[in-house]
Amino acid sequence: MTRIVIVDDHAVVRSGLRMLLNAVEEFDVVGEASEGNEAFKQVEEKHPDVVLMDLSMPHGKDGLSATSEIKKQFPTTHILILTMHDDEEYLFRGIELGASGCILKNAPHDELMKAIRQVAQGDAYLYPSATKRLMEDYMSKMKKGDSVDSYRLLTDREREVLALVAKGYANKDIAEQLIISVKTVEAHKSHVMEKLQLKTRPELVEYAWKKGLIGYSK
Amino acid sequence: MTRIVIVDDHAVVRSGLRMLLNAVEEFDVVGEASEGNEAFKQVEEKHPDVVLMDLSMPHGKDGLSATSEIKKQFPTTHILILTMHDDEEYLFRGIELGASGCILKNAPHDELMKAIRQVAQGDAYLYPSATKRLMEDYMSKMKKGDSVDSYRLLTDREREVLALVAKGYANKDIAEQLIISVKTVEAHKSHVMEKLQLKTRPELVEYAWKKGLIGYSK
DNA sequence: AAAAAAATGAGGGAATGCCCTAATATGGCA
DNA sequence: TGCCATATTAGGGCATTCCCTCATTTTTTT
Repeated sequence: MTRIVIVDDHAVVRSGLRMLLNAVEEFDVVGEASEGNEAFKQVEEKHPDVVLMDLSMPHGKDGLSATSEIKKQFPTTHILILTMHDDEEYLFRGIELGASGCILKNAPHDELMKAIRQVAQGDAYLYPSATKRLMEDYMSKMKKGDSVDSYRLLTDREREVLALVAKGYANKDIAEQLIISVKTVEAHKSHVMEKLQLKTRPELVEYAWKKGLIGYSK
Repeated sequence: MTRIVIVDDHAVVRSGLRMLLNAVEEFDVVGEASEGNEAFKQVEEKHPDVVLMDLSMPHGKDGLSATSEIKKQFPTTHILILTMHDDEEYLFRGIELGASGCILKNAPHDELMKAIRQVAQGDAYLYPSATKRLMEDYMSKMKKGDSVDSYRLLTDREREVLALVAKGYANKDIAEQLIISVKTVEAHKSHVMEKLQLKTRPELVEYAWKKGLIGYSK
């Protein structure tokens, strides 16, 4: 019997998953949470085998932090990330923080079951397109002789600047917020563009959004 | 027996709703669709009483267009919009296009059931906070002596410009895309700012995102 | 310790954005 | 029909911002 806790901010998604999984004998949904703090409490109480974790939760603690804290406190709990889009950036950060895998929310049911079984056994799971990308990326890095662990292409500072750029702030405003000079902001920005091989502002914005760097909660 | 078609791009949400609703005798989920075109086909074939429609569907036809077309062809079909956030802009457009109501995806189950029953009977349904906002807005409009039908604050052109601004395009690029002069773009932009009482670019970006004017699919 | 990468910043020319003004269409309403 | 409000279009001029090249200090990696 695989004991499962579901973490997602949408009640519909939670009950959908609950019913879906409880219909299978081997699965037992023992708890739900709508945000990170609640998620931690649930894990503390229920000691599940697997946590299905959505990353984008506007209210309360976000999924990445929750993942990190749960793994720190309960290293044997396997966390499967639920994601809407197939974005590497988010994915790799999640895996760094200790998640066992990642599956798309719109994956077929049997694929979801398979993923849960896999992570419950302590294996990793990645949805097919991510696996493919991972391999391509790995190979291209190897060819170039780069070190493989440089997935987190951007530095924290660069990510910070990029997020603000994508939100529409002028370089001047970004400089003020980060308490650095405009020139430095410009430098970070151009480094980002160089690294990502992007040439225009809209491309930056799109990248930032797709990778989940933003997140207007409301 | 209320016959229902579910339209949402996430398989998990679809099966969640299906199981949830089929557990109640009076409801019968007769079809599902992951995007607008498929939704129309389902309505054509199944002639449901109610369509649960998600608006944000990255692939295929979007929810607003689908709502409009379904209501045009099958005026007796009641459409209940499923939304993630409580954003007026989207909501009011949906209602203009013929939707009978709108409910948040994370609403409690019994609230969802209630909403479906209500729209199935031909009544309107709005989630409480929207109703509240609607009334406040209505009253403030009345006080100012404005005509009440001025919800669609922005014109199509303005919305178009705003979306591109939020995506990070320079006015020059927007001008090229829309085949108008830079000056015109600037005018639209400043009109938008005036209407929305926004003063900075980041505020514009945030507004555009929250109201769902954007939507990077991927 | 040496080398690479990250973070910070400057100067100057080109590009962009913003404010004020305004012509032409469009649509409802008296 | 004629008028008023709004939408869409656009020019001129000035301030700001952005981008490119180059340079220094700090941190990380080897």
